[in-house]
Amino acid sequence: MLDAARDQFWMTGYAGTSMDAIAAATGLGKGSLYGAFGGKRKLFHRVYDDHCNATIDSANRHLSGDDEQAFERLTAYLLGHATACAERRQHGCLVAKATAELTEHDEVVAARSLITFENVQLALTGNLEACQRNGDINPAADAQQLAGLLLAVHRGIEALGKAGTDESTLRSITETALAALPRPPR
Amino acid sequence: MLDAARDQFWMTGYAGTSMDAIAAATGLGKGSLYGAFGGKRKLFHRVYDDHCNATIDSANRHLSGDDEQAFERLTAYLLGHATACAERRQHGCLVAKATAELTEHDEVVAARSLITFENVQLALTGNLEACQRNGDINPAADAQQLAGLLLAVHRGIEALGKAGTDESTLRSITETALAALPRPPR
DNA sequence: TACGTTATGGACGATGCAGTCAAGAACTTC
DNA sequence: GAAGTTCTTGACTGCATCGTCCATAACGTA
Repeated sequence: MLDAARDQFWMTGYAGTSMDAIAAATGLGKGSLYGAFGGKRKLFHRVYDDHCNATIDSANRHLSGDDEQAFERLTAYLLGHATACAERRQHGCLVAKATAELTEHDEVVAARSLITFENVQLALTGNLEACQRNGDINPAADAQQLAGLLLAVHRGIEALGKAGTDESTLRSITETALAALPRPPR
Repeated sequence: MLDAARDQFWMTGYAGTSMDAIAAATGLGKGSLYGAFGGKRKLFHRVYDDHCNATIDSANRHLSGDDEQAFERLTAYLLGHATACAERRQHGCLVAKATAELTEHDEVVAARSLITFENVQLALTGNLEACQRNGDINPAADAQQLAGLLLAVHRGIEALGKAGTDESTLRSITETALAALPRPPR
């Protein structure tokens, strides 16, 4: 039910989505929506919270595991994102969209977006540390800084994909980023 | 005059900006706005076009010049962007915002965004080739691919800055990206 | 079944919006 | 300065939207 509301916001943004549209999409009456959530803004906050948690969970699920395959997981995570961005660019990422539209006028959204990015970076840091233990990344490098770089690339690919950059270019950027990570000295 | 309209769209997005607000901001009557531009959508396209051109010009101006200082210019361009993003007063913000909000429902905006990104990447490629001639970057590397990576980082920093990531973190990401560029063999 | 409580939903009011238009201002030309 | 032309303007229209309200349905309890 919240999924239908999320998809509406996802497609047409916050200001561009009417409560009537959400009522139609969810099959609920407007009175029920207002009774259950208190208003458009609060409904969005609820939807956004759930979505951010799902995003963080997804990053943790994809990036954590045994050290041996950490680099493969990292590669799969980033390449999968590049492909997903190119394929469903009609939607893109709700976090990116909401952050761009609402962050400067809505403290709740701004805070939630920041926390989400920080948690994705944490998942990346944990993965990179596993890569270092496994000998795929130079252990002298600062894993947190590298994770920051990969997070920026991740968000950048999102932005480029939304503009219509084709999949092969997005994948090439991802591979270039992975190739630029510092290798351990031989 | 168009600057005032641009600032309105920049602040509150396309759907969130009323023509009355633009009339108030520009000091023009609504009739004049409609007479001069034909409607809200067309006015936005005009504003967006000018802004995209300014963004491309800015990239070219900052990144082109003699080979000797190419790497310094690249560093200054990216670090300047990181700082500007943290202060949330950057021109590129409108491109990110408009792309996120309108790209899937407005092919004019989508096309213009893509062209803008491609031109910024071109400016980056030219700069990196100068860096290669000057011995700051490995000449065996593919300058265009590296430029794609830097463009993604550039857009990613934009997105992170919007969420409220602090300036030192954004600058650190930029420095990590620059440090990851392949150096020439000694 | 009878009764109290809660959930539902669509009609409704108030407001805000994009876009129009006719009256008048400003400017040009002779 | 008069006549003609273009620009400017803000009140106005019709429609979309947010949020409310109340009649009604569903549910729980005894």
